[in-house]
Amino acid sequence: MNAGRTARDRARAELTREIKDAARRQLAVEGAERLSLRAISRELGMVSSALYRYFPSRDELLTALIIDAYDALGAEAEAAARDEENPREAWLAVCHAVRDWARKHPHEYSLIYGSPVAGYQAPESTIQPASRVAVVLLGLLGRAYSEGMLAPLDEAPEPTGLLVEQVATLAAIAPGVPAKVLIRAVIAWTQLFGMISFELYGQLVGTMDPADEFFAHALAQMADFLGLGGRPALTNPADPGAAASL
Amino acid sequence: MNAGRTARDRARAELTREIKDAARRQLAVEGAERLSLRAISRELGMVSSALYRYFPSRDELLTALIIDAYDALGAEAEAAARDEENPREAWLAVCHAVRDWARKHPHEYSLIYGSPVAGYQAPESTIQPASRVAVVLLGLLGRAYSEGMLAPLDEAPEPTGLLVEQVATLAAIAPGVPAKVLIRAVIAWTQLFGMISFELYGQLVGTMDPADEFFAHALAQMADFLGLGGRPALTNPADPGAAASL
DNA sequence: GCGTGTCAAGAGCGGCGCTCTCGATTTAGT
DNA sequence: ACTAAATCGAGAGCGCCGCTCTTGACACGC
Repeated sequence: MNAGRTARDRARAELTREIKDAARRQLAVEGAERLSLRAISRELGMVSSALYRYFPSRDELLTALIIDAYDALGAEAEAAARDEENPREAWLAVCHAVRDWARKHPHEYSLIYGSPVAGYQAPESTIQPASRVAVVLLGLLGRAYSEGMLAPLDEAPEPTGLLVEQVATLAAIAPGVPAKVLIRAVIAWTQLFGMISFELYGQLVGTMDPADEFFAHALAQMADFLGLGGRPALTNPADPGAAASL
Repeated sequence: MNAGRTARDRARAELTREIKDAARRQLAVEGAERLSLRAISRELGMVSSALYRYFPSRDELLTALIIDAYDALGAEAEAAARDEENPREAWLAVCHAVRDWARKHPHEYSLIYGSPVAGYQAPESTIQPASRVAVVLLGLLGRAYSEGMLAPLDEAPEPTGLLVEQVATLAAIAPGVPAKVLIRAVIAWTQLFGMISFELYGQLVGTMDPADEFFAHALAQMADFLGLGGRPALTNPADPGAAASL
């Protein structure tokens, strides 16, 4: 990378950033598929062909924007998780942070959670930033478990078949958390983003829009569904007395 | 409309249908934003400007495709609901039908449940077909209630504030169903489409993909969550003995 | 100081949505 | 049956778009 080593390098880094900024500005107004390299170059006072020195194609620029969006959302989620002590409150705060970010940046949200852009194939470099929100949520469950704040969920069914192995990959991120809870976490995760997408895309108009109260109500119910009661689970068969060990 | 009154009317109706068919074919291959009027006109062996005699703009053609997609999905859902006696089985069958249709027609699914197309503003004519799936699901709950197949959900919180009025609009479609259940129905509804979108858009890759087992497991848990146990609810305080009244 | 690599600029390719005009044909009213 | 109006496909053309290639100027490292 040799960041800023020569004048040329510095100019290049700055122009790259300016292109992305202009692209983000245009994205916020017009949406991803209206994003035009020619319009960006006009805004920057350069000729369109010069852009290709910095991004070899429109898709590459989109990829950069996608990664930035994932990172921005991930940072919001991580900050929200840090700001709350109680695991239930932290879970709710993260979900609210995701919704707030989505409402504030609808086109960037669509870019990463909406239908994929036309011929665009997401490269591998997007996988890791894409997982940040999920990692935060799973981490919260791990924290709740170690603090004895996870209710046992006796009535929930155990996963079977292929689900057993799939859940095992999640257990690596949230050690100790029972499989039943992890399954329900994925259910809550899909519910969260389904709810946000429906709100953003107008599917709730006429019923639950404005959705603030419904959103809060749904989050509370899904937290209960997860066993995140917010109070120490008096009987945690997996780790009795864990709450006292910290 | 004067359908088929003159030779010109008949030719016009047929060409309109052929244009939509070609558009749907192109949509299935390329996706909505790659849909090109010029490509359609090439496929039909006509000049691009002639298309504008049938659809005044690309957006109008998209609207027609959107309405057709909503109707196709709605028909699948209604058929699935008809084919099952037991309310729980019917609910599960409708959800599976939605997922199957989405997997079979991913671009049409994206057209109606994905991020909105660029400058496209959905006209009012899409609202009614858009509600068909939701109406089917709510209708099933009404049926389950009148048959005494809805568990009371004592532990679920009652809606408060604005939610009370919002739920009331749903109660008009599913008469008698308690507000608690209707709220949970919206939660299950958003979960369903969130799950399908995540599967289609690759968010489950690396964890729950392939998603068949997770999907079935999640549906079963959400049905329980709704109080759709599949067996008569022995104590239905709202309508005791309703199961015997039919 | 001089070759080398990098840069912005310009022209140009094919494709796009869309508009307008122009004859040909069909329809509808008398 | 004749004519005026409506509708039709075809064609040319407008301003966009992503992207490529070439050219000449500039800054860099030796």
